[in-house]
Amino acid sequence: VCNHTASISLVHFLHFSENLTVSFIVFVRWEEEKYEDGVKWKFLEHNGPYFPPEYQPVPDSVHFYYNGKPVKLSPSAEEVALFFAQMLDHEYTTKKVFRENFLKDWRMVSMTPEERSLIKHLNKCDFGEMHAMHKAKVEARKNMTKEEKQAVKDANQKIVDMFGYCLLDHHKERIGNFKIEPPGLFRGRGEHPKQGMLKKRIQPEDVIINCSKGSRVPVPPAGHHWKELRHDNTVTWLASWTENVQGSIKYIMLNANSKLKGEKDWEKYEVARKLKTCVDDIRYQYNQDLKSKQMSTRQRAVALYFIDKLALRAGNEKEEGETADTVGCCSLRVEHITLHDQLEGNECVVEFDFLGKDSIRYYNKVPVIKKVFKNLKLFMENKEPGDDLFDRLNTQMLNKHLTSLMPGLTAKVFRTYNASITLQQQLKELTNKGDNVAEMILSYNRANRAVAILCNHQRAPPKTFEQSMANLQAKIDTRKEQLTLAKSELKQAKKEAKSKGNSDPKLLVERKKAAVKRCEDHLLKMELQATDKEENKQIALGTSKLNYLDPRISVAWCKKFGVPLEKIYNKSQRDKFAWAIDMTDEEFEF
DNA sequence: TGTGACACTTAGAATCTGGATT
DNA sequence: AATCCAGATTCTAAGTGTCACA
Repeated sequence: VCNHTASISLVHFLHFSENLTVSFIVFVRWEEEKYEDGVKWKFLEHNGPYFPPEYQPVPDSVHFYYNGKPVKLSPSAEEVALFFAQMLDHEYTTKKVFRENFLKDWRMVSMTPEERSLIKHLNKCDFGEMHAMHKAKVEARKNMTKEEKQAVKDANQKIVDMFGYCLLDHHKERIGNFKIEPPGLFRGRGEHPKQGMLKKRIQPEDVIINCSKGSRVPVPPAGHHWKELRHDNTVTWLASWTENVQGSIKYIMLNANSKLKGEKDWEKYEVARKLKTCVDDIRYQYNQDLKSKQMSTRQRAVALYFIDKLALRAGNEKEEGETADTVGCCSLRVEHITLHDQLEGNECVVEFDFLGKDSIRYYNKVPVIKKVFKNLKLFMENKEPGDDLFDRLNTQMLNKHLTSLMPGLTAKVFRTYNASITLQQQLKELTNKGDNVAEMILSYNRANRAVAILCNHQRAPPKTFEQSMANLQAKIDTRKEQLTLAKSELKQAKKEAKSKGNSDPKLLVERKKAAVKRCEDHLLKMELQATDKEENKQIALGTSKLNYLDPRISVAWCKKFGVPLEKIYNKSQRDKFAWAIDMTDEEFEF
């Protein structure tokens, strides 16, 4: 695939070099498309989303019991019952809200009137056999033969080939989520008021298709039709539907390694880099604003101070009772902070304790400057714990102000900026020139970890953590014994070499020396691994790596210190960051 | 000035996979 | 060949931020 100019150059080249033997490589670049404002593509063709298989009724041998008596459920009630039965091992099914929501939807949405009048209490329901059937199915799948597993894999691959790609401006692109979400029970995070509600099966009649006017229109499953066919090239989605639990819109979109997502990613980091050039002015500004006569300006300044210093999220307001009770900066309430004039040797300490995105707890004790502290005291005067801390501020006002300071600047840019600049600083601080690759990786992970801590990216400690830690320790111990052994063998060999003096034992000494060295290297590597693992127990590095750290920092660092890039980024991460890998040399500065 | 629809990024959990270990 | 486990991938919920409209 060549554009015109490239083709013409190639013809000239061949013409003038006909008497030469030449090898040449043609680099084919994506032809620069000129888009009007807001236009995301010129041509888009795809096969539509993949629909999950229809529900298969359970065999007659599997019973559901109500009040101890077997009850044959109608297909729709049975399908929903199975959703619950499959989750029986999960903590969700013990939660009051989950059970209530489930029972309500099960009865109202899926049961016949007769079933509804019979089945009224969840604790009289016995899903035991359905649960056992599900477990047996999982087990059977695990025990499939190699051939059967291969057959399943091939079938899945066929689905990916058919539905997993689209054609966007003459290039085949991978779609990120090409499957319609299957029905099931809604699993919110934290204390979600809607947990357990039925997520309905999506039909083609619910789905809007977006593609080019002149393209091959995706064919809906037999006997069905789409809700709507649309040709909107100002958006990037290929299909969408409205989900019934929260009423939000779900989209089918491209994979992160696509041009569309890559360019957006690049733009994001460029905005963050631009903030670097004016962050000092902005900090000076909000420091001044802390003394403003306007209450709303002072609140804005304090919020900005938190967002900048602590990398808090903006904190849009949310509809009460529709989602779990979580907050960000602008939506903080009085109950979420405690002020300490003195704490652990520091003055003016703010103690934060609140649930953020995904109901992850943010707990931090932070010394702040006096002006901020005094303002906070003022903001909290005569307020109840449940009142808004920043009652004169919302994210729209904050972002409007930020955009006036720098085009494209919003609250979230501070998170990106602070994350990336932290990585760069930490790498500079932690990397030692002479270190080997394993030590380099540990340094990188530590720098990455500093960012993850800043952004409060947590994870539940893996269930197998203690065990695998012990395993690793055991390995280290064995290796230590080996090392002792190898050392004593080396000593022995040296002794022999001295007493005999001929060349053979000398060779032996060299060999033993190498063995000791190997052992030491291996031991060091494992010990570093153990340190890394321990420090990582409750911290998730992935999120910051994928979303907050300018990949060019990592690429430059790898080049500078001779660390293979694949030690830092796996295959799909390298795909996602291909744009950065292409353009970055070791001198890059964020 | 507030509000809801919309489109997009960010997020941790669940599940899968393939290579190391037994 | 079987098993185990860590890392990779998938899944989809939960945020952010803009815009049109009243």
